[in-house]
This record gives sequence, structure tokens and C-alpha cells, in this order.
Amino acid sequence: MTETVYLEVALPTPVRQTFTYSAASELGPFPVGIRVLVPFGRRTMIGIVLNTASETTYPAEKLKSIGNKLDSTPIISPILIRLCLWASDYYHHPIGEVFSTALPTLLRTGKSASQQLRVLKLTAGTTTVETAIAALTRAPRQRSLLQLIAERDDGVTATELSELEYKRSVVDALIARELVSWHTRDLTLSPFSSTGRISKPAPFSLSDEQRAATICVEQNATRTTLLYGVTGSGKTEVYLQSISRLLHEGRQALVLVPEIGLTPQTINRFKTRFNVPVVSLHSGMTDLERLNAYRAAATGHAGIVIGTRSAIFTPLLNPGIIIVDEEHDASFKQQTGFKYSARDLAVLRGQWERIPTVLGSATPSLESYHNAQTKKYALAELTERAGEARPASFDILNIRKADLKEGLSSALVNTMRTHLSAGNQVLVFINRRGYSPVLLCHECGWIAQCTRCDARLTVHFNSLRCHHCSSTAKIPRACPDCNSSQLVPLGAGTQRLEQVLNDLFPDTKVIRVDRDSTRQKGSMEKVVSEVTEGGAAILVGTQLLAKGHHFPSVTLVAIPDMDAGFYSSDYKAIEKMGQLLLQVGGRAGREEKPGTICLQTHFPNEPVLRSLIEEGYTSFAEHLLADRLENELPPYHFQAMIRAEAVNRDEAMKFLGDLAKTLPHFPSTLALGPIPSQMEKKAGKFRAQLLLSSIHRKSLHQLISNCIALITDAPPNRRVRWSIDVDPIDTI
DNA sequence: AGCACGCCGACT
DNA sequence: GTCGGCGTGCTC
Repeated sequence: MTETVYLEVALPTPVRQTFTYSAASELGPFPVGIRVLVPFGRRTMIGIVLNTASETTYPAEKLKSIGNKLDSTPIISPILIRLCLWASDYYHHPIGEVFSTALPTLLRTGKSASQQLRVLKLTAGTTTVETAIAALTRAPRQRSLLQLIAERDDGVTATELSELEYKRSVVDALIARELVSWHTRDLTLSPFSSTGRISKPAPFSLSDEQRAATICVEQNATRTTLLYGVTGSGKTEVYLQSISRLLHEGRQALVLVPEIGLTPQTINRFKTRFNVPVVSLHSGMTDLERLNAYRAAATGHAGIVIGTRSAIFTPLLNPGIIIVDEEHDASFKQQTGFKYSARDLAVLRGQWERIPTVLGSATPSLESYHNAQTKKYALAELTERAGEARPASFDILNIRKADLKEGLSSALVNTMRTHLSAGNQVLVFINRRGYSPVLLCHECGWIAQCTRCDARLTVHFNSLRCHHCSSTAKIPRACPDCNSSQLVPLGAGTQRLEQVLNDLFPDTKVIRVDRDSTRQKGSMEKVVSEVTEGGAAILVGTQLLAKGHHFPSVTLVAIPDMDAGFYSSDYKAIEKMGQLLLQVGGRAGREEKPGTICLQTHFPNEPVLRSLIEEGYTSFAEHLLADRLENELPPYHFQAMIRAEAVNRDEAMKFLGDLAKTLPHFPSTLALGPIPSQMEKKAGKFRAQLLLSSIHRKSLHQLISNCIALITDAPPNRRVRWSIDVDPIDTI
């Protein structure tokens, strides 16, 4: 008698629900977490089984039956399924798309989840083989290979053949004698193997603080530790110590790094310290490379997995620790589609896996710092710089009424000259790419604007470019309005600063580091090695300079335009500015040479800036937190942003306006807006936003659910695109 | 999101 | 007459 089982399946569609299918129990079992092929509309799709039941609420006669099973065992662990379900709920994102983010492309398209190895196995029976071994006296290579294969039940891999230097001819001869043949074998689940000792000793002895931090991580074995360590205090060594202990227990480490932090340098740091396989996951990889790294992690063959944001979904056979380096970095939050925070999911996953999570930063996010203050996280602090290095000192240049040449005061130029003539290097930080941010007509005041965005075009050497959409234009020879030829580039970007500094310091090498100069693969590495070689040099660049790379000979960090951060209406701008300032400043004064950070500002007495440079980041963070508390902002209030965009002006505003009018009221919960976005027109779309804010996380989520219900009941015109961003980073 | 269906304007 | 524009509805 055929019984029917009902399967709850997640499918890659924006529809916010799961789908039920029927299946004859003979086809079973259907373990949760396997992939199935199902009919959907008039297409066939791959879904993930989330649940099985013997009954269903959906009318049984309307159910379609399942196609094929793609796996016999789950491709995703119960905890990762739970993480996806939680994330779908918390970020209010369709479940199927959450699973699509969590799985490598090739698994979504049906490729086998297990790694197939080609192996040589015996085909002949034991007696035949024994006779053959005895008979092969004149072919010693064939004989020894045959003996090896006979000893191995699971066969000999191609890799082993080449390691042992068996030539093709030897293998082919054995195959021709019908003694052995090629088979495929699944990569087995087994802990990583290590050649020799798992870890090498630390190259130097740990400081007391580092030792205390390592013990803190060890003692908080199922909790999150905020590792708050000033630049150069050796946070990485604490990571390595903690990882080392877990590797010895046969457990794996998952390391999340910011998008631009996953450099060969970073990976090598782990590879040289540990004798275990290290795999990395990043955007530059092919689908197959990603799948292989994913499999190596899932099967336990990789001891350490290093990746960016999406690596939080990497399955681990034997998880031991999760580390989020530079946890304050904005790239841990996905900004499009499924807007999850990998850092927050890491904390949750660590709890559920019952393993430690370490969030490391010299400039922790206010959220994490607050969590440490309220004891939600353990706190480990590193306040001393390692070795002889002393903290950099600040030098504030008041540029009110100062005579600036190309944005540089003579005081700043003189300081640079002093450092350069001592044979040191100078880093000039400017957060603006291109030659100049504005092209102005001197006669009539015309400014080059992007036609698709509410933004000015940036002048580059050969073109005008929009930094908000990808459009480019030619630099006009005359003003399109008044035909004047007096077109002047106003203000400086990296390219212009490079040119200006080349003129000011003709005998000094000037190296520009921004997205435009490092676009090519390996060019960043080239810059780093060129600078590390030493000799006087000036580095000009954007935030790219602030992250990851160490420039030991830099003794001066110059920041000609500190003020950008204070003008912004984004309440997070000051926090970001402070973090960036310390990150860039951290590039100076390494080793035994003390460093100076020289700031040009019109607001030398700005209290928040003063608290940062006089009392340090902790005091700065406390100031900002007090401000956040007073203004009912995160982390004291919880926020979600509903954004909408449309080709027609006002359509997005109208959609959000109608929504806001119909929203129910919850205590201490507000819908603010809608307002047009800061840059209303971007890439040809008009954008608006509605901010939801509540003192209770629960109320906020109820309100979001209400929004979704209202939108589903009365959907807008298809031209209006909308999205929800829980815990938004950009609220402007 | 796809992919249908269905309802109006300019073509052989 | 019908080809195809896109506006709307549905997917177990």
C-alpha cells in the first residue's frame, strides 16, 4: 500500500513562502536538507527539503508530486538550515533566496555535492592479482604499483600516482592487462590531515594582554568575545593562538574578513603558521573553485576556511571557532537583495554550534562595543602596541583662513618635506577618486552633471565619470551652455593630488593607490612590494590604503580634508570617519619609527574629534553612544528601512506615503517619512525611503510584517521596486 | 523572478 | 484579420 508523504520545500523564487509537494513513501526517505527536483508553474526547479509531514493543510488534490531526489544525504546541516530560516525571518527576505545565497552556484544548478575523485582500483580477483604480482618480475614499476593498489580498498588517486612518480605508461600497462581500472569515489567525511606538526610556535613570545585575551576566548567557549585591540597590538596573534588550540582538537576555524581584506598576504599568514589545508572563498573565484572550497570545508578536509561575507554559510564538519576580523567593516552587511549581516549571523551561528565567536577590531562598531559593555559579549582588550612601536601622535592644522595651494597648507607641505628628507615615507589620504570632483564653467557657472543621477560628474584624466552609476562622458572642450572654453576642474581627487605632489616633490616617487590604479589583478601586491622596498616615497590614496596592508616605513599620515565626515547628514558618518582616521593612522609609526597623523580641518575644536585624538577611541565611542541614546538611535533603538524606486518621479514617494498612512500604531514605534532619498535620482531611478524605528525589536518586526502584508494585499504598480533593510547601515 | 494570459494599437 | 507592446496574476 502506497503512502504519501508531504514535503515542505524552499524554492528560489521571490515568493515569500515555502511550497508543499507530495511523494510516494517508496521514494523515501526524504531527509531534511536534501535537494529535490520539482515542477513549479511550467518550469522545473531545484528546492531544498525543509520538513516532511504525513498531513497537509493545503488541498491535497492541488499538490504536485516531487520529481527526483538530487541527494541521498543532506547538503546543508540542521544548524545552517536553522540559520537560513532565522535570517529569512529576521531580515524579512524570501526563504528560497536566502538558501540561494547560502549555497554555491553549482549546487543550486544541480551539481553533485560530493567531490568525485578518480581512483585506480583492482578489477581482477585476488588470486589473479597474486599470480600477476609474482609474474611481473621484469616490470618492477608495474609490480610495485599493483601491490600498492592491492593494499588499498578505496583505490589510489591520480595525485598519489604523480607523487609516487608512476608514469602514464605503467598505469596504462596495468589497465591493458585488465588488472586495474579507473573508478570514481566520493570524497569521504574525515577531519583534515596534517603533515607533521599542526602549528608552528609563535615567532615571538606573547604579551600578557595577548595571553589574557587568548584565555578569555578559551573560557567563553560558547560565547562571543569582542577582541578590542589597538592597531599593531597583535590581534592576529590572538586569533592564531585560539585557532591553534582548536586545530589540535581536530576542529576547524572559519575566518571572515572584509571584502578588500582577503589578500594573498592574509591567507599566507595562516598557511605559514599551520600545517593544515587552508581554503579561501572570495568573489574572484570561479564557480567550480568555490564549490571545491565548500566541499573541502564540508568534508572536514580544510582546517581553516577564510572568506568574505557569504562564507558565514560555509558548512563545517567539525566547527571549532568563528573569527570576524575588522568586525566594524561595512562590507559584512550585504547592501543589495538579501540584506544580511554576516557579523551578526556569525554571533548566532557560534552560539548554536556551541563554539566561540571572536569579533576583532581596533575600532569596534558601536553595536559591538555596546554589547560588550552590557556583558552580552565578553571583552578582551589589547591596549599596548607590540614590540617597540609607540602610538602615533596627532597634529591638527587649523586651516580656517589658511592660504591653501591645491588644498594643501604650507605647514602640511613643510611637515611632509621634513619626513621625506629623513628618508621616510608619507601617506596622503583623500577619500575621493579621480582628478577633480567638479567640472565648472568659469564664465556661466555650469557644472557637469550626470544625466542619470542627482550627482556631479567626476573629472578623470580622459573622461567624466559618475561614481554612482557607471556612466562616462567625454570632457567637453567648451561649455555646453555658453560655449566658453573656460572649463575648470574644482577640488582635488587622488589623480590631481598625485600630479600636485609630483610637482611639489619632483625627486620623490609618488604612488597612487585607489580603485582605478589597482583594478588589475596583482597590482596592489606590486604597489605593496614597491613601497616595502623602502626609500622616500609618497603614497596617495583612498580607503584602500587604510585596510590590511602594512607600510612600515611610513612615518607621516597626512589627511588634507578631514571635514567631509562632519558635513554629512548621516548620523553614522562621524563614527565611520573616526574609524577610518584610526585605521589610516595605524599605517604610521610601525616598528621603531614613531608616526604622526597630520589633519587639516576647519573645526579644530570639534568636541567629538578632540575626544578621539586626545582620549582615544573608547572615549570617542562613549561620546557617540551617549549621543545615540539621547537621539533614540541604534543600538538603543532598532531600525528598518523600506526603500522604493521607480522610473517615474513621485511614484516611489506615493507608494511609501500610502503605506505609511495605513500602518498600525505600536507603542514606542514610529514610521518616519517617507522622504526622497539623499540622492533622489540614481542610475535613472527616483528613490524614496521610509524609516521604521522602535525601542522594542519585537514591535519593529511586527510592524515590518504588517508592511509586507499590506504590500502583498495591495501590490504597487510593477514599475515600483521596493525592499526592506533591517538594521540598515545607510539611513540617508 | 519567470512565464503565462489578455487586452489594445499599427501592420501584411 | 494578427503581431506584439506591457500590465496583471500565479506559482504547491
